Parts: sequence; C-alpha cells; structure tokens
Amino acid sequence: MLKITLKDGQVHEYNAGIKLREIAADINPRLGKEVLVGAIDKELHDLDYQPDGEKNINFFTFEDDEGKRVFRHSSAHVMAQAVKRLFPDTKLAIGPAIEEGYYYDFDPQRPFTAEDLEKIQEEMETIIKEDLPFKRFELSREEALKLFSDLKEPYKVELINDLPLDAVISCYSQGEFTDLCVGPHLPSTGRLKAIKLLSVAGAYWRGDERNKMLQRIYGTSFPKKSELDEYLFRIEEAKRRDHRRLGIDLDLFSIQEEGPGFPFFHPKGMVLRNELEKFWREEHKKRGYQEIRTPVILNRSLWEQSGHWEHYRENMYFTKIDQADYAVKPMNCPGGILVYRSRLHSYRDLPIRLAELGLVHRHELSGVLHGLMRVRCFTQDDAHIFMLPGQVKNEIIGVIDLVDDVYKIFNFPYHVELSTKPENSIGSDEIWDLATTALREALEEKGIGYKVNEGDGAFYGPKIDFHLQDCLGRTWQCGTIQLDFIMPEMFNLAYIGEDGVKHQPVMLHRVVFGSIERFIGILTEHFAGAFPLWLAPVQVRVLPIAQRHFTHAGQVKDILDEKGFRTELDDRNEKVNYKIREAQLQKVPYMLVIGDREANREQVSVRNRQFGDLGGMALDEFVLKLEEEVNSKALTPLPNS
RNA sequence: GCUGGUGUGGCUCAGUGGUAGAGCAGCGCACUCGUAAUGCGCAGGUCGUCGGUUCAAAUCCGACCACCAGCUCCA
Repeated sequence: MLKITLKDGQVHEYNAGIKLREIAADINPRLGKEVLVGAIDKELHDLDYQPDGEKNINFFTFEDDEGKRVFRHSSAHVMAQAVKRLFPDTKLAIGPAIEEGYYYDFDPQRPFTAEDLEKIQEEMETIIKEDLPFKRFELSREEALKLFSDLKEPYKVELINDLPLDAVISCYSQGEFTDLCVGPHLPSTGRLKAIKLLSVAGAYWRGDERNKMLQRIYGTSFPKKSELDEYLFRIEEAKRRDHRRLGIDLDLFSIQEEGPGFPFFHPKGMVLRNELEKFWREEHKKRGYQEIRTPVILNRSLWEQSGHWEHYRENMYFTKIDQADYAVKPMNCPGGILVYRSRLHSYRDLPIRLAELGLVHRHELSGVLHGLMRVRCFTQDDAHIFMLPGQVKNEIIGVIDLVDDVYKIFNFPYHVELSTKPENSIGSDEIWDLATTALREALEEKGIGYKVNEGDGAFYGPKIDFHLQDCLGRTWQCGTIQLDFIMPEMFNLAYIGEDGVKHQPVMLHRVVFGSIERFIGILTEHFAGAFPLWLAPVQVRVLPIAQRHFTHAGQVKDILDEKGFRTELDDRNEKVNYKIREAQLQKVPYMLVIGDREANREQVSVRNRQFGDLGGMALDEFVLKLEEEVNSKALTPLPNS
C-alpha cells in the first residue's frame, strides 16, 4: 500500500506499483493531461516513477517553474538527438534549461549555419512526431565511462570523471539517442508540441576562455503553438524598447565609428543627464555628502601605489607627459584618497563622504560593447566614505537605503548580489573575511535577499551589487557598495583619534546609478522612451492649428519657457493631426492645441501622450498641474484636482 | 579578445557581375486645416575601408574597421 499527501493536505491511498502519472490522472483528469513532472518529498521524479510508503507528493505543469525546466530540458535532449542524426560526428557537451528556453553546446566538425538550424529544427519536429519515450537507467561509473567512450563522446567522459565518487550516475534514452543526465524528463518527446531554435553562438567549454570554443544553439519551447507565438511577439515588442533604437529615434545620443564605446550625448540626452545629476546632488546633500572633482589623468606612481598598475592594467589607457608615464583614470578612488589625504582629519570629522561625478575610461574588450550599457568611458556617480571602524555598518546601511530610495523613484525592480574575493586581489584572507562579513551582516540586518557571486569582488574589496534589468530581461550591475580596508593601508591614510594618535580609517566605495550612461540606458528601456515629466527632454509641445494661430501659440510657449518648462513650438505648415502624430512618436508628455477657440477664450487644449485629449483649461491651471507633476517626480500624470 | 552573422542616402530596407532604387525624414510650392501621416515637386549615396580577380564589382575573393547575438569580462 501507498499513502500519499498532496500539497493541499489531501491524503490518497493506492496499491503499490502505481506510477506518478496514474496518480495525477486519478486526482484530476486535467492534471493527468497537463502534468510534466512530480516531486516526492521535494525531490523531482519522472512520471513513470513508482513511489511507495508514505510520501508527500507535488505535481508540476508548465505553469510551474519546475515543470517548465523539465519541459525545456527535454527539448534540449531532442535538439541533441536531431543534431546527432544530421551530423553524427558532432560531440556533445552540455544542454541545460535556462530562463526562457534551453541550449545545448556542441563540438561539430564545422560551425552550424542558419540553414543547419532550420534542418535541425525540422528534425526535432520529426522526433516529436515519433513520440519516443524517455527512458531512465542507472549505471556504474565503469559502465558509464565505457558507454560514452564507445559513443566517442569525450566531453561526457570528462563530466563522468569529475562526478563525486558517491554520485548516482544516470542516463536517459529516447529512441536511438542516449545522454548522460540526472533528469527528470517528460514521459515522451511527443509532449513538446511547439519548439523554435533561436540562435547559434560560441561558448567556451565549461565557461573558461582557455578551453575550446564550442557551438551553442539556443532554443525555446512551449506546450502550445499559441504560447510560442506570443513569446516571439513579446520579444519583438521588447526590442522596440531598446535604448539603442530609442537613442536614435528620440535623438538622445549616438555612438559613432570614430569612437567605439565612447558615446556622444545630444541636446536631448543631456537634458536627461542634467536632470539626473540635479536629483543626485539634492539627494546627496541631504545625506551629508560633499562634492569633489578629481583629474582624469594622473601620474603612474599613484596607480602603482593603489595597485591598479599591477591589478587593473589590462583595462587602462596610458599616456606620456614630458617623458613621464601617466594613466587615464579607470576609477575615482585614488583621486578621492588624495583629497582626503591633503589635510589632517580628526575622528570628530568622520565619516567624511566625498562624492564625485567622475569620468572614467576603461579598455573593455570590443565584443562586450553594448550601446550605453557597456562603454569605454562613463561617468560614475561615485563617493568614497572615510570612517571609523565602528561606523561601518551604519554607513553601509545608509547607502543601501539611498540606493533603494533612488530606484523606487523610478519604480525599478532590482536584485542584490554579494561578490567575494577574486583571484587577482590584494590583502589577506582575514581582512577579506572581515569585510565580507560586514557586508553580509548589513544585508541581513536589512532583511534583503541576495545571491552570492563568488570571486567577483573588486581587487581591493568585496562588494554588494545592485542589478537592474533591460528590455530583454538581461541584468546589468548598477549600484555597488565596496568595503575596503586595503587602500587606506596602501595610502597610509589616517585620522587623529580621541587618544591623540594616528589611526587608520576604513573606506567605502559606492555608486548609486552606477554609471550615468548605463543608468540612462536602463531608464530609457524601462520607460520605453516615455520618460516621466520631470525627466522628459521636451515636456510640452505647442501645436498651432493654422498660421494665424502662430503668434498666440508663440506667446503660450514663451510663458511656459519662463515658468521653466522645456517647451517646443511646432510652427510648420502641417495639419494638426500630423503634428500630434509626431509629438506622440517623440513621446512628448503634453501637447497644447492652439486654435481659434483657445485664442478667444484665453485657454489651452491639453493632450497627454498617454491619456489623449484632456479638454480645455486656463494656462495658469495647466502650469500648476505641470508644476505638481514635476515636483512630485510622478511616473504618470496626476489626476485633475 | 573568441564564435557566428550583418554593413547600400539622416532612418527603414530593395537591388547577387553590365549606367545605384523605394518609403519615411529634409528642402521648395500650394493647401490654412481641431486631437496619430494633405498634395505636387526638388535635392540627397566614392554601396564600411583598403587591396585583389575581371573588359566590367554594391554584387566574387582577402585583410581590416564597425555593429548585432552569445561566450569570457564589468559600472
């Protein structure tokens, strides 16, 4: 007998030997059709699995992450089978499920072409029609090694050799195809229905650039054709939010062949920058920061002292002045340190928070450049906090709160990572432990969930990273808090303590936006170019209906200009429909239509880019409305009061 | 940097060996118009760069540059 408890607490009894899928069908016929995988006491199992004893059982469909992953993982196996049918000499590496689909890494005789992809997809569809059952079998290490040696799969042999000694080694077969795999899998290939191969790209074996580059094929799959179509449509829609596209359309910035990775900001992009910086200065002033500015080019000796010469040289640009070596700064910290060190400090002065909108240059590999998100020169909204050891936790929490406050203004969802000691670093393990623990404790005190990013810290200290998403869900590190016990040591920083002798301060490096450039990229994609009123490069466009309204419209524009609003007058000889369309496409928040009615009644007719025609109102009233919306940094227009 | 793909007017794209095309944008003229495209006309390109093959190259070949996707790396 078998006694099972479902997640809602229901208890069922079955005869021994019943399979998971039969239980699912017994509970609910629809579940029986949609179920993809089961979990017994939280451990996932194939639907053919026969449980016994007293167990808690969960069933998962495509609606659940667990079900989705199994569905995509099985899809990857079908892709590998198709590739082996068409290109038998191809060696198999690994093929996991990922966020929106799956991939498989192959080592083929020659790289795959777009035509190959189509053929592989067709073959996958054939395999799905064949409805081959996935069969699990376990084998000993020796049997597994023999099997994959005989199959001439060197990567699989390497994987098996690296498995822990006590590992249960399992394989899954469908038809003629067998792959090393822990599973679980769908009952059969016929469950897949809608699949699509999306792209080929190179990927290093085991993610290490010293290894051979393999060919990775990305794909996705769904239980219904309509869901696949919807996904593909959503991707196309998302691409319309791409900041590189909107940067051109809205004339915000450009990147030219003459300066790859060095963006040009156009007048409208500069409005965004300046508004962001204004906001930034206000927020930092409130929180006790003082602003400084340090030089872009500084002498080699400084970079040797800071450790950049040894640990960061790959990313730096160099120049000579009067035969002496200089470097273009890749970070602002050494400059900030020199400002701190330029005079003696008392313990009473700490913490000292020195903020700097600092332009840094870094040599990034050509292949990683990406619009404003990844560039070779950018402005960090940096600050260096010099503090007493006892002030560390409070200062970290202060920055965490600041980042949260700022991201909330834009309604950005974000996630947090804790990056630990990298290979290429300076300082003892003890110091690193101390710093890492301090960051971790601050996060835990704030109750913030975080992911650990091993070995991704800066060379001088561990960091908390704040990651934001772009239009396609890729994440970019923006805010970061780095705790540093090492630079104060290397620069021999000091403050005079209560006891009258010198002590070493602790340093915190931090950014909130991260870089203004990247932040503008994220901002643009988040709002699809329709920036909130306080940021919008053009806030109001005045649209006279006919030439005889130009004078009056010009007066309206002048009044708005005087009140401090960014206003444009569209005095082209075009129909008002045309002007409205253009203003809409430029995502101008407010349009004022000026015709005979308005001129006679001293009114303006207001159209909002989101809500359309708002009707007529006195200009004074409109100005009040704008002021309120700007001052509150509202994300959408405020309701009429 | 690596793998694959792409590069034609400001933007989107046709054109695959025989004299460079369209739409939008721009400019001119007419229309003077009420909440997402008025009509007509004009102008605009050494086809990414350099080299090669050919009687002839946007088209074929090579190198380089830039961009796109991904890998590795980062704000």
